[in-house]
Amino acid sequence: MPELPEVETIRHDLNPLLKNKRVTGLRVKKTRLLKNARSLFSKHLVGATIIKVERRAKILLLQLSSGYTLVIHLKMTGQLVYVLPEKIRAAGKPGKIYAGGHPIGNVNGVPNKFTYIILKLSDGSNLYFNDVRMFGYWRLIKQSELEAALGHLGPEPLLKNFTLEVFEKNLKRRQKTIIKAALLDQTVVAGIGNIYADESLFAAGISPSRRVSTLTTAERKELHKSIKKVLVAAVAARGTSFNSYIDGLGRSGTYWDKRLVYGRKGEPCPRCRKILDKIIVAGRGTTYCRYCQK
DNA sequence: CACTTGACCTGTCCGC
DNA sequence: TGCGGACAGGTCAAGT
Repeated sequence: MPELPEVETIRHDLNPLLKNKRVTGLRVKKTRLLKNARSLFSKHLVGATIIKVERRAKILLLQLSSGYTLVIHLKMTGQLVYVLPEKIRAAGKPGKIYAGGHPIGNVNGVPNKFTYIILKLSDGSNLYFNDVRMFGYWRLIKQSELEAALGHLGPEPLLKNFTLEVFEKNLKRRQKTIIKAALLDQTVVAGIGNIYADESLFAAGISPSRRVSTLTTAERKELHKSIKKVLVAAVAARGTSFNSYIDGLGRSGTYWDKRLVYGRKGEPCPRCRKILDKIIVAGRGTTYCRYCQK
């Protein structure tokens, strides 16, 4: 479930490691993860140099010298792990690593049985794409077509253009829907997923099942502030490791220990000490405090 | 048109 | 110990 903070951590780590390196080889074990013809990857990815690694919403963008951009979505369980040449030979058997008491997958010793794509780089290093559930994808898009391809996405919540005015304008389009669904809608604000939707709503003291139309001006303002606050803290903690998220070097994030409500059903609310509930909102598991989220 | 549900997948956990 | 079923939740297509 990599969301904005997790993908941003991967981007931050991978950019200096991949920058200016040439792709010398590509191994694909599950062709279905490629959203273009295999031949297009042979033509425009292999042999190209990676200019830089960027991020938009939850999507990684590897800008290539071939005039294409490699678009990678990790979806639920995708992992991108970079391994130095000297470590490739030394890689041991797969082993489980844990975060917050939860197993987060086999990562020591890539490639493992879930490694479906391997990118070989000019310095002998490898980039492994693992994805247990195979929801993730790689896609090549011409740079001239990239803007249009990503055009539907809403504002980046950590950039200056995510103003209160923009947030309110985008919420206006979704007056009838439930606020949690609006936060998960990537056209309203880009990069929020289930964890940070719950955390932001808790921080703002707003019930996840409220209709957007019922939010007061003060509540919209508080939510706008809370989204930024939660995401900034999560990026600083290098993301949340739950389920299968790991960063570009196979490490866990530490936001798991800092989260206030997500995954804490049955625990006391950090604010009022009453027990946190878990319900289904907009089809997603949602943890919240029914007493202090109004 | 706006919103909700189902499908895509597989590993893990829980109850019987 | 085994097994069926619920659950995880990003996104898009299909359904209401």
